[in-house]
Amino acid sequence: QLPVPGSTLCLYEDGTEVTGDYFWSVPDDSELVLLTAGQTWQGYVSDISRFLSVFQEPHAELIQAARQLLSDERAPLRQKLLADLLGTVSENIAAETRAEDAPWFEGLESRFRNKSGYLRYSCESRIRSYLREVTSGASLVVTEAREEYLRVVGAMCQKLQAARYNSSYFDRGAKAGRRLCTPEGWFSCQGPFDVDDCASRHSINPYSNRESRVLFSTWNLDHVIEKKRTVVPTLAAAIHDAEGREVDWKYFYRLLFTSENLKLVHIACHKKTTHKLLCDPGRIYRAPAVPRRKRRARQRP
DNA sequence: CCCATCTCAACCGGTGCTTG
DNA sequence: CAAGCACCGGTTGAGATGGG
Repeated sequence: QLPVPGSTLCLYEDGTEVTGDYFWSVPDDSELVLLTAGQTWQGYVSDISRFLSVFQEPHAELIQAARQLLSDERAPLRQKLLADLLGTVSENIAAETRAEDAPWFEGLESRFRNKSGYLRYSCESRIRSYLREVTSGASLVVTEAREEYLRVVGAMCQKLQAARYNSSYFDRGAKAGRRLCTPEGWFSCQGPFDVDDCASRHSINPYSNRESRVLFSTWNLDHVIEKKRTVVPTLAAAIHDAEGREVDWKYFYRLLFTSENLKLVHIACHKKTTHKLLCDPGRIYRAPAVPRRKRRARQRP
């Protein structure tokens, strides 16, 4: 029923035109698309892109329709799909200030004026609470060593203040090496402490909408070598047993407060079991200064 | 007044020990 | 074997304090 001149046949999969010769070598059960003059087909990917574009450039009518459907919906699965769609279209990732995205700030104190500022604050509080726990570790050492313990904690505290409590980890505006997210604010789960990556590919953008912001607070900064079970007791013991050696507090600092030993994980990837990892015994004390000559002699025996 | 800092209370849930 | 409990892995939020 179609006009033969100008009509073409192509593969559904990738849009390759099927010419007379090629037709005979097309695999069995291939799906074909018949096009008339002026029509084009770029393959099934264009189909999916059209479908997905709904999420990226939603039309007002679509959102309205989804809201209407959701308000009457009783089936949990469809409720979730519709709610997820509405959540996605409510995202305003690019917006940064209260003026640009007021709903994002709902429930936050008025002093928070932009998203990065709030995220920095939330990271800072987490790190600060680690420091508090380290400080209270002073109770682990005997009274004679307590002063030295607090001196070491004091040194860490100064370094931490200089580093603004590593608040840049959550700040999408920070320099590349200092943040854990993309410049748009996407965080990816780094997977359980004993696994290299996240099998579920969890990701989140707390900058996108209020819901994501709230949900992000359930993500954890998980100490690979555990803070309370391992690092703090090891630090306390190191100070107690120093015998003149100098505790390498910067090593402990890295374990306690930096991404060298912290993994950002989705709550499902947060294993609360004992990690059974120990601090590196070779790094607890600073290597004693070795005279240059001796060092050279050791390199070339 | 705002900001940084600290303290306390509350919540979720896992581990491992004791006890009945 | 289950229940209870202390402790640990984390988080947030309210409120007090002190300084520029």
